[in-house]
Amino acid sequence: MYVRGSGRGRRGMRGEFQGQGYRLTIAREAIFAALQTSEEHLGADEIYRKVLDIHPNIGLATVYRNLEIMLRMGLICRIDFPDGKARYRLFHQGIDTGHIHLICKNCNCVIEHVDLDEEEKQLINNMSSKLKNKYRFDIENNILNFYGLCKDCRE
Amino acid sequence: MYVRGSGRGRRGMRGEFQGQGYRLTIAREAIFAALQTSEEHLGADEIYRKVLDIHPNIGLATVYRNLEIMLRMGLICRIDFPDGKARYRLFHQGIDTGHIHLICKNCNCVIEHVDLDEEEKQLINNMSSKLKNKYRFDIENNILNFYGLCKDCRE
DNA sequence: GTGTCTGCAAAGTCTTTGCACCATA
DNA sequence: TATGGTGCAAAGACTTTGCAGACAC
Repeated sequence: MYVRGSGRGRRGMRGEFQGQGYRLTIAREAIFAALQTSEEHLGADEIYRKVLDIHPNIGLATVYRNLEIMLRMGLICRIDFPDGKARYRLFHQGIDTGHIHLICKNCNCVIEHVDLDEEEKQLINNMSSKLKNKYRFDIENNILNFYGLCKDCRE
Repeated sequence: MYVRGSGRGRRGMRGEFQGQGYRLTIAREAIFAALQTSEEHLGADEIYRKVLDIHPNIGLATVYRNLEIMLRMGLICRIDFPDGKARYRLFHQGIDTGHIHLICKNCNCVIEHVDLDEEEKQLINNMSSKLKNKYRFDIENNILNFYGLCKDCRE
C-alpha cells in the first residue's frame, strides 16, 4: 500500500497497480501526485486542475475513472459531502483504526479526528469484529462520518 | 420538535411551521405524511412518488424545497449516500445510531447493517458523545463505512 | 389583500458512459 | 500485439432556479 511521504518511486507504484491487474499510466501517476500535494480533501475538479497544470491533455473523465479504481485499491478515501460533491484524499499511514470525520452541514468544514485514545480504538475494533463475524466480511479499513454542526455554526 | 408517533395532528403541525415563519400547506403535510410511512431513509424521488399517490399535482421541486425547509427546522435528517443521492427521514427521538455499511472493494456490493443490538448502539453513542464534547460539534447523524471483501469475494 | 408557496419547465452540477484511438506490459 | 486505458463529447442523475399564477393567513 502506498503511503504518503514514504518516498517510493515509480517502481513501487507500478507494482502496486500491477499487483491488482492495472497498468501504471501517466494519468494515474499524475492523479496520485496531485493528491500528494494536499493535506485537504480534494474534489475531482480540483484534482483535475492540478493534473492539467502538468499534463494539459488529460480528461476529467479519466480522473473520475481512476479515482474510482484507486478507491477500490485502497489507496485513497472518499467522503460524500453535504454539498453533493465527493472529495478524495490519500490514506494516511498508520491509522489502522480508520478515518473519523466530523462534517459540518452548514459550512462544509471537516474536522479530522486522528489521535484516538485506547477506548476509542477499542470501540471501533469491537464493532469491526462483530460485523466481521456476523457477515463473514473481511474488513480492511473504515471511514466514520459524523454529520452535524461545527462549533462556529451552532450559534 | 415533532417526534414520530407522538400523535400530534394538524393543529400542532401548523404551530410548528408558523412558529418558524412558515405556512402549513397541503404539500408540507403530504411530505411529512410520506416520511411518516417509512422507517427507511427515503430519496426525494421516493417521497415525491408517495406524495403523488394522494396529491397528484404536487411537483418534485416543491418536495425538494420543503425538504430543505424541514431540514432547517430540525424535523428531518438527511444522509448523503455514496451513490450521490441524498436520503431523508424524520428525526428519531433520542440519539440516532445512524447507518452502517459494509462495502466490498471487489464486487462493490453494499451490506446494510440495520438491526443494531444494544451493545452496538452503546458503542456508537459513546463515540458520538466523546466527539461531541471534544470538538463541541453537534452531531446529528452518522454513516459508518467498513471497506473490505465480502463473503463471496474472500475466496 | 398580501406575501408566501406552488407547478412547470429549464438550467445547473457532478458524475458516468460510448466509442474510436492510443499506449502499456 | 493484445488488452486495457484515454480523450472527447454526449448523456445521465440529482437538485436548484425563474416565473407567473394560486393559496394561506
